[in-house]
Amino acid sequence: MFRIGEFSKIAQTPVSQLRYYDRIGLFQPSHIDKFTSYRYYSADQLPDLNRILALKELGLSLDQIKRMVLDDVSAEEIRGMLALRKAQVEQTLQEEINRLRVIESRLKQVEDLGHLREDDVILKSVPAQPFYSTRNVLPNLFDGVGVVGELMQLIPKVVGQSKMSHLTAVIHGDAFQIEQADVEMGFLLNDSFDMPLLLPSGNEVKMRILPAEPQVISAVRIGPFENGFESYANLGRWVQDNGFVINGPAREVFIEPPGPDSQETAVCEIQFPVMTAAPLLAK
Amino acid sequence: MFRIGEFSKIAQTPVSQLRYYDRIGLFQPSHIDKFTSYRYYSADQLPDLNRILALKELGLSLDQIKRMVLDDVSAEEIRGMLALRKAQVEQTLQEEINRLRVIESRLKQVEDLGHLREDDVILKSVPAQPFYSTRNVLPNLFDGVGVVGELMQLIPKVVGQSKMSHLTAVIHGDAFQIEQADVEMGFLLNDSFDMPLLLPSGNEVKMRILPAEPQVISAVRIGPFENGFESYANLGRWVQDNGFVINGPAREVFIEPPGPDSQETAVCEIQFPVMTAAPLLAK
DNA sequence: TTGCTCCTCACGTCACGTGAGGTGGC
DNA sequence: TTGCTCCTCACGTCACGTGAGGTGGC
Repeated sequence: MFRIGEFSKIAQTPVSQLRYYDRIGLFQPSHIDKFTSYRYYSADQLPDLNRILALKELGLSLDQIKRMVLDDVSAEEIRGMLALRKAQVEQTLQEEINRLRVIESRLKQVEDLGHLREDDVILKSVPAQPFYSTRNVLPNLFDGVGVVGELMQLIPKVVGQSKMSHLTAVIHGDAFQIEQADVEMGFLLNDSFDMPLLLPSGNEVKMRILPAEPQVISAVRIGPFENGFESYANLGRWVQDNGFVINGPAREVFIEPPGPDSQETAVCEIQFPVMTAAPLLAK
Repeated sequence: MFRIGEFSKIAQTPVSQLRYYDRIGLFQPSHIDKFTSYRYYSADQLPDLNRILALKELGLSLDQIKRMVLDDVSAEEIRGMLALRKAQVEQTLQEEINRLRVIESRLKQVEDLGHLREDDVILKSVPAQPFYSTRNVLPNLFDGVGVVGELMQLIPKVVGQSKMSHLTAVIHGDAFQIEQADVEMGFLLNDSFDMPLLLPSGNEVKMRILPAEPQVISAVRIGPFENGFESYANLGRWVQDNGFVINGPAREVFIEPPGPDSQETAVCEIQFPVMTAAPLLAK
């Protein structure tokens, strides 16, 4: 019989860990002195502990391990737990590989520029949402301003403020093209609103469901339209550096719409749907 | 200005997380109502939050992020943090790849056998330790018993109980060979003891330092010598399955030495130094 | 007035590590 | 007797999530 200190040396396991396993009932000393409460472990308990440590190495939780070593669970159930765990490990592996790529590109940035670029590109997902909009090919992007004015004036009256979410543009053509731009403008809605609306300019506003996107990259532009060029450049670079490809039309969501005579306070989120360029984990 | 709920939707960030970031001073609302304590966020705070989320994606701690966004740290320091983080990610990547291998081999076990084999092989490290021992080529392994008896009788008298650790054998020849085995037997010591000792059988006991091994695989055998065959088989299989190679002579450490006339209660840890067979992470 | 949103504690999570304050064993 | 080992709480960790109990705003 060994006292906890010696057993801890033999098993290469911290004393605090042995005490903890005792407390949660995962692995208990073969004998406890009634008067001193000293824990005594026997040598033949070592395989039991090693079994626990081996399962822990796989990344199973102590609760799962407790089930596996104390209850007698079926082979089928063990298979299930391992299969689940395998899937988890595969996923974190993917994530870590990705993370490594991003860190490397950031490191390169710091080494080249002497600081981190202010790009703030993040990856997120967006849900499907009703979009009450009109689509046009604009000779010049700046021609959109008039339409936006009409939309901001009229739509609240027909739809009602409470149903409305953000002013949004979907850029169907090449996002970097300024002339003859194919742009869909309107409002995201919190709720369906099926009635079409004819604008004074002759454009028709209709509802459709803007599909969900599981992966979009997002950057924020503050101020007038021209400030967006840098954001676009950053997004493009991010896509390159991190092994993604663009996978659908860009969206511009106005968190803070431009004022009637000033664009300075406008805040706009630029989103590009993306997908991973290639399987990241070789088989 | 947005209340916390709406800002949380825009930023795709849980309310509880925003409150938490406020509390730890990482990201605070641009205005807090004096009377209601309502938090108000402005649209142009979004890039700040996104920057924080982007750094979090790299796996940096909130403390590190706080330093990077609030204090102005030098490029050199940022480079250091990223380089450190890169090393960490590379390491966990290695570990996960390993883990995946082990899980897969365990899954296969369950599918083939209908249960987990009782192998309990674990990977650990052992420190360097003085070894007071005698080395012989034994015509038959069982001839070792006599020498062990002498060692157990005489060494405590010369060295003193307090300095002694476990009875141990190092198997220099092929571990699976029973005849003409080249075996070194003796006691691990807690402290140096340089004086040689001559046994009645004519063998000389001397001290040397048994080197540290950063990676050994370990299995435990209970009972007599013959029970060890299964442990050896398990160790061999483990080495195969998990992409290691054996890297030095096996050690048998007696946690519980065999009794004078019974081997049933003996508990022995079998250790094989190993190294990874090939670089696991392709560049 | 009702329902919605917000607030502040306080506690739980997971697997221990780290004292503080006290006792047993040689 | 001294120093070593052990004991039991209790609290901290990290980044939040989850109520409980209460209030503000339309």
